[in-house]
Amino acid sequence: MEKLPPVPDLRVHLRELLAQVPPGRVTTCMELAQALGSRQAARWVGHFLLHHEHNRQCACHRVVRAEGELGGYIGRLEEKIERLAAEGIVLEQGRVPLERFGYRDFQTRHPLLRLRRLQLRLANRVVLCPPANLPQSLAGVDVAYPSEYEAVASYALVDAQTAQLRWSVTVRQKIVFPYITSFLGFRELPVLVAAIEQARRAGQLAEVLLVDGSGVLHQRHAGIASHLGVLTGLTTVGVTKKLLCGNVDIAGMDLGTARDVVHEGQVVGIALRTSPRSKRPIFISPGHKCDLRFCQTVVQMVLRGRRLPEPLYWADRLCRQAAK
DNA sequence: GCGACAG
DNA sequence: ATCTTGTCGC
Repeated sequence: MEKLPPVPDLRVHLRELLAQVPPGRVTTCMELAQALGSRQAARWVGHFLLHHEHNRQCACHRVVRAEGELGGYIGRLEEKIERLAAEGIVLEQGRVPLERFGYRDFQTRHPLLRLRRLQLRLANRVVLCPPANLPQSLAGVDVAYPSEYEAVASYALVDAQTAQLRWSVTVRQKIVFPYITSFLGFRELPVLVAAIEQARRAGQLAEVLLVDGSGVLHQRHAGIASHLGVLTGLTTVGVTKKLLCGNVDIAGMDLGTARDVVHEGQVVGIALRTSPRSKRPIFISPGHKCDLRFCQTVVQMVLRGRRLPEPLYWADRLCRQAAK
């Protein structure tokens, strides 16, 4: 098992960026996200600014909306206006003129850019050849959140023939890395690896692991299922309920049928209609040491009328229960 | 109207 | 993912 790379504490990085905005200047969530290294982080930046530990020294009143509208504030909005005015910022029709007051010269090491590069290197190590045989055991892994600071991961082992639940384990951990689209692995991998280690110690490691998240169906072909596969050396399959990226026509799909998901000219996954009750398909992609055809076959081996394959249904149920 | 889109 | 109530259908 390979070691997990250390992940940056984005809260610390964001506080440092915020401290760089001088009095009398403003920035936006998107600018801050870009300084962190990814526009995808803008939503988390906004969330952080509305929920962080705020004090009088904090410069979060200097963050406004993209077009200069005032936006929200962790305290009274009146106070935000007062503090900006005290720094000499004059509003024009309720907006801060960004061409005059916008600040962009951040000193930053772009932590998310580094993680993106890490994903690119990881994608080069993904193996997309199918195993020689179909598995006799399959496990599913999923994560739930009892609070903002804790994660619970469940591993559910299932018999490949009967699709019956055979064994499970659930672990709880503190969590630091936020949810940012396309960086899911850096958030959930530590808990997932802990659950898988428990399974290995108990001699209950499955031949194939289904992961609640994408595999190579990812902006950089490095979704959490691929990341987990390369890290552990296990055969992994990515399964999601929503499409992360790429295109596929899901109109009028019949039960049991599949359609290709195409991303930048490549078939990176399939949409599969799995349940008679739901018209919405699930999206399957290879994580590691398998191909698309194998993925579809193993998922179909353990479908029992629900939208999710049994290992993921159980993993989802167990960690959600434990998170209550 | 347009872009984004996993958990 | 989580927060939440009832509601529609098999």
